[in-house]
Amino acid sequence: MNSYQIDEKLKPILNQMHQTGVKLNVDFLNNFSQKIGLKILKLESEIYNAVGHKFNLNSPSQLAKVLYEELKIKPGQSGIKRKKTHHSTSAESLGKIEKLHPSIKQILKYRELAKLKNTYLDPLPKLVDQNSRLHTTYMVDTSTGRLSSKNPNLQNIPIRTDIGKEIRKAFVAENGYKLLAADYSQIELRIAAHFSGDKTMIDAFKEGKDIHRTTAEELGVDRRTAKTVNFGILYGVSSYGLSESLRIPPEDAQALIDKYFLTFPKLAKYIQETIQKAQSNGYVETLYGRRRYIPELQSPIERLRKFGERVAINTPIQGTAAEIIKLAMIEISRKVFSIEKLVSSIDIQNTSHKILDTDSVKLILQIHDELVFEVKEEKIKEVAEIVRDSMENVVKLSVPIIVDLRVGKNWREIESI
DNA sequence: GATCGGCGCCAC
DNA sequence: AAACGTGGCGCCGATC
Ligand SMILES: Nc1nc2c(ncn2[C@H]2C[C@H](O)[C@@H](COP(=O)(O)OP(=O)(O)OP(=O)(O)O)O2)c(=O)[nH]1
Ligand SMILES: [Mn+2]
Ligand SMILES: [Mn+2]
Repeated sequence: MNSYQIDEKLKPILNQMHQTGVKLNVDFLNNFSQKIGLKILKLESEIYNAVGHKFNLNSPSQLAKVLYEELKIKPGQSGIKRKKTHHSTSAESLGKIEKLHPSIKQILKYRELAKLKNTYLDPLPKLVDQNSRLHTTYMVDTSTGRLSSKNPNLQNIPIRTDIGKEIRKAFVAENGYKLLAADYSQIELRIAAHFSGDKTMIDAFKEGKDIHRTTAEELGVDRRTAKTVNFGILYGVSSYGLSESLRIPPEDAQALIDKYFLTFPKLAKYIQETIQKAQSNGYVETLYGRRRYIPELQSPIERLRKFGERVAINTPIQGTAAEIIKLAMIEISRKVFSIEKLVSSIDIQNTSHKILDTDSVKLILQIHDELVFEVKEEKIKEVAEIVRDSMENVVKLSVPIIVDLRVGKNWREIESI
């Protein structure tokens, strides 16, 4: 099986997922939107009061004028980047000047709430069908082989903040069903361990270690930030970039990068070898032979060449992760289908708890390394077993592949099993 | 009214 | 001058 054949077998499954859709609690989202809407109005008027006049808060250009001209906040002094048109008003930049004016904290809060309302709370209810189900379209056309999801994108539903995460409560199972969510553990780190053969990292995974957690504890940050560190370093983050995301001096960031590659020495070697091979071939390859050509490697412009090198490292790993989950989707659908066929051929009443069929288990979402199923409550145990076994064993690497399974009535309140 | 680049931000 | 990678989408301001 090569990457092309994988995608061909996947297509009918993606079509089925599109047709099935996911059930949305529309009333919940509408209520939530009203509440957030009131908070937004309040913040707006407080901000206009604080700066002395109204303006369009959604316009970065107008906001930059207010902050950096009227309020005379010195962007250069605070290390705020100049964009093409004006100085940046990104959350990262505003964070640096938060203490210089009382309105800035409120602007950040406004941005957070407006984002949730305009991107999720208001658009999603408008897109449901008569059965309150939402039908995203999955595409297979990204440069690494990952899927993408659009109209609406259901691969970027908030999870980081408590308030954002509430939105996941709106993704619910039908009556008599539960959601089963299965997410690969540290997936791209495992693939990096496999490709590089780094003994330290391989042993860590064989011992069941959680490298994201270890990084989090060492740095005193949350686990999501630790992912940014671990993947950032693996994929070529600069000391400057790392210093920005951790809010530490570049020297300290460089020390972290050095330590990372001292801890995992063969990772550094693998990176160099992969870049060299990409330069001589002109392309890189995933585990199942998907190729990505990287013309940037030949560019006379250093910035582009460096970008090409990072692409050369990232693509085989991210692309292989995509292939693994695609194979799992194919395998799971094959198993459910063959059990269903077996059952109908021997004409058993479909009541035994041992029996599965396409009405008992529906694959409804794919979020890069996570699958979400809607499963008849009485079949959760059997389905969970098949899902775990398929996802963990459909591909064999030199490290174990582990899946984290959770069950619940909605996508927010799911408990590990 | 549609389209586009820029900015910004959500997720993995 | 840049400064982990992969996406989709909302809003603004310019343009047609
Ligand atoms: N380059 C890069 N890749 C990322 C980033 N965040 C996530 N990914 C990729 C690599 C991850 O292995 C993969 C799946 O994301 P997850 O959020 O599930 O994290 P991961 O599986 O590593 O850890 P987990 O044990 O599931 O919490 O997506 C990031 O910030 N940068
Ligand atoms: Mn994961
Ligand atoms: Mn995940």
